[in-house]
Amino acid sequence: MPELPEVEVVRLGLAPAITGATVRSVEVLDERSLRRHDGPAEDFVDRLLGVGLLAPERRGKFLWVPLADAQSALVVHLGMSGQVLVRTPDIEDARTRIRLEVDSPQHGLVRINFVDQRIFGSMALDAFVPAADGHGLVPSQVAHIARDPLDPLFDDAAFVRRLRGKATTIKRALLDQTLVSGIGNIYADEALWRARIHYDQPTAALSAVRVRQLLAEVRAVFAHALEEGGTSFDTQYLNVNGQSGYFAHSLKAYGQQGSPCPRCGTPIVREQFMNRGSHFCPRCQRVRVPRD
DNA sequence: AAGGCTGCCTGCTTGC
DNA sequence: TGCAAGCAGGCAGCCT
Repeated sequence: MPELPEVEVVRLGLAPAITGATVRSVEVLDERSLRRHDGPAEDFVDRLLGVGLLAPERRGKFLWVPLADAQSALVVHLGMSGQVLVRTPDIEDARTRIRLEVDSPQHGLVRINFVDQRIFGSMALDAFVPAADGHGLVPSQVAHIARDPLDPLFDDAAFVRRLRGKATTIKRALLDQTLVSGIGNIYADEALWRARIHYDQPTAALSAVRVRQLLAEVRAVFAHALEEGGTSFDTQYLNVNGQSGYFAHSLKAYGQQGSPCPRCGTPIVREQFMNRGSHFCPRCQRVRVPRD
């Protein structure tokens, strides 16, 4: 499932192909992929045709390509199974929902196939609005999304303060994209395993030091996953060249139920939580409630 | 404020 | 064997 590292791999692959390019054709093959576009497919097509594209940006799991007027952007969310494939104009991909062809200064005519098996992802044209913290502009659909831990303007101290002030539990908080963005089910479980924190640990009972350790583990697992090209299960996630990432081989907790914890050998347990699986080591990761 | 729940989706796996 | 249910889960929106 695409989370921050996977979306960043896509952004990095997309940048050289489309930065400075001009849109030559747009085909909407499945209008359901425009669920988040405010207007009909014709509007999406008309507003993109002939337009110049700037360098792609990302916040959390949201990716966007600013249009040359700098007033609006093509916003891409991969959802559960979205792929952005950069192809030569003769290449077809199964389950392509939207296809763009752009004239690239570096690569000539390039075909962009937006493929999405389950159609939880989307493309949309969206106007820029000021970011919530006053620094820069983001598409309006992204305005409520917090900065991610790889963002230079991510405010560690504010995050620690907000997290500890909430009446909630830690995994719920990690998945809350308005608190910190980019973390999904896989990297939440991995970061919690690395930090030895149970998913249902109340945030108010975590010390500031522990929260900072957890944040460091989130960054570490993101960095490691980025180096490996992201996490791929079968072909659910691919980079812009259609290749799998290798981080699935490095997972310590997610999907490892029944296998020994790499730290202590206790079998990893999987429990239902928030309508998803939570994977953890019952020995290394225990709920700790402070005595009062 | 917090959190439970639904709808949006397809394809693979499991169970009868 | 064949079909149906279960499962995977990010996000918006609704409700309590």
